[in-house]
Amino acid sequence: MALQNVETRFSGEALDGRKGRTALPGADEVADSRFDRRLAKLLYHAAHIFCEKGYEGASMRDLSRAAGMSLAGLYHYFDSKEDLLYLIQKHTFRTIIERLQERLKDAKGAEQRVRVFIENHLEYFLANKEAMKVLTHEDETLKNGRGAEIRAIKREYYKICLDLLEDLRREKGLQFSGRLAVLGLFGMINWIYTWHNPRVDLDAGTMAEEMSNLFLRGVLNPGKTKRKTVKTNA
Amino acid sequence: MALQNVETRFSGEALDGRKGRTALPGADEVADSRFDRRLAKLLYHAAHIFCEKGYEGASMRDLSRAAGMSLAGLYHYFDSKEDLLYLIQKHTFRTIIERLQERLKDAKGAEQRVRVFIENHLEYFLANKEAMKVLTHEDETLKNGRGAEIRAIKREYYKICLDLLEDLRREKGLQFSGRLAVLGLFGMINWIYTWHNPRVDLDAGTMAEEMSNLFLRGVLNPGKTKRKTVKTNA
DNA sequence: TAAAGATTCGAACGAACGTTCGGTAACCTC
DNA sequence: GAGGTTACCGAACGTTCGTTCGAATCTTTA
Repeated sequence: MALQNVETRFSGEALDGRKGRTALPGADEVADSRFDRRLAKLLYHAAHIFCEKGYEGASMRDLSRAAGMSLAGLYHYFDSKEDLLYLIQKHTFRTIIERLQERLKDAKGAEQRVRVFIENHLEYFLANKEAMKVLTHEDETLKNGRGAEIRAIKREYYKICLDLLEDLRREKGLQFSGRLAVLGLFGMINWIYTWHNPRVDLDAGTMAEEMSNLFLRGVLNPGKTKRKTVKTNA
Repeated sequence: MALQNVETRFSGEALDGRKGRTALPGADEVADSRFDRRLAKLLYHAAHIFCEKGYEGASMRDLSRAAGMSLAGLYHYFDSKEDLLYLIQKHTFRTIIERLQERLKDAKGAEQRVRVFIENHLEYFLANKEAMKVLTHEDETLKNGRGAEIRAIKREYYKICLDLLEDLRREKGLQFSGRLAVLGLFGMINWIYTWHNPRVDLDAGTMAEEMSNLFLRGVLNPGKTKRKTVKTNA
């Protein structure tokens, strides 16, 4: 059941330095060892289970069942349940940032670059719904070191978006709060996992275009709709 | 520790028919019985704990500790942990809808009515962050009957917003997808619990105004920014 | 003030949890 | 094909979980 593309999802840098393995295999060595491939499949199944039941609600026995491996056998591939969540989040975040930077290389103009950001996010989001839900829904679950590391990557991603929007503001001579714009945009595009239905809703590309239009018009146009708000007693 | 305003938060219809109690107390009877007030405090503490640790991650022993009541004593007030979540979600949703309908009574014009919707949502959201996070973060946790009931209220709230936006579309002669607009808006205003910091961010009223401007400009303005999206290989 | 009901508690239940341990089987290298 | 490493498993550990039960205490009513 769609396991053949797993290796392309969970592979590479997320698996470095695991369980005392050599972090940098020699050039002649196969990049994805047997160990890496098996771990990737486990991460894939774990993402699905965490997505469905939540991190706390999911049990290692659920994963053992889904992966067709004994409970004890799982611990050959990672240290703990918490480590499992960490690996999923780190790999997912790193991959989406990596792809974004690749795409931004040949995007000209501040507006177009914001569009690329939204399109990249939505495309990856809808193609990897489970992992992305785990990334966003469980973003306060990890504590201490692992949590700090994920939060640092999150800030990095936030910063990229903020810079793009401030470039846009500068280029067009606009006035808006960068923080509010970024977080409003993140809300729009991260909330999707709560409602998106592939049988009803548009595909990623079209949805990215629609959301980009909605957001960019809101940011680009002058505030002529501004009005005094209704005050009520507390 | 701020317990004196709890009664106004968790009271009224959420407590009807609990544990065989009379659903409709006589007019001469005090509306909030001793039982109701104690339950309201428990719901208040439970909301805080569910907010902090998540529904699955929180234990009844946590609640017992926070409420200063024995573990067994809790079960005098509700049937189960699941029931607890149900009561919190139902009361929170019902209250926000109730307040909205009150405010919409004297709001004229489609645009103003949308602004009232956003302002009501954000004001209640930021004043009751914990309960609102429990409402949005745990929206797939309840199953079967209780889950279906909450989902029905959610659809009701969604429908109110959709109608407001379609009124706006009609009044201004615009073209946009109502579904995408509603869900984009919900994303913006529900995502707030993940980042809002009262020491850094604006107050509810100002934030509602800013978000209303961002959203309404996006919806109201013609799609002159539309552009072909960049296609990439799969 | 005695009976009746509402409220609270300590103690325990069985089930499920994440993790570990010792051992067995498969695999790779020489 | 022997020896060492990798992969995997059954069984169990200690802990925590939600919930229950019978008794004790408080509150209200007659």
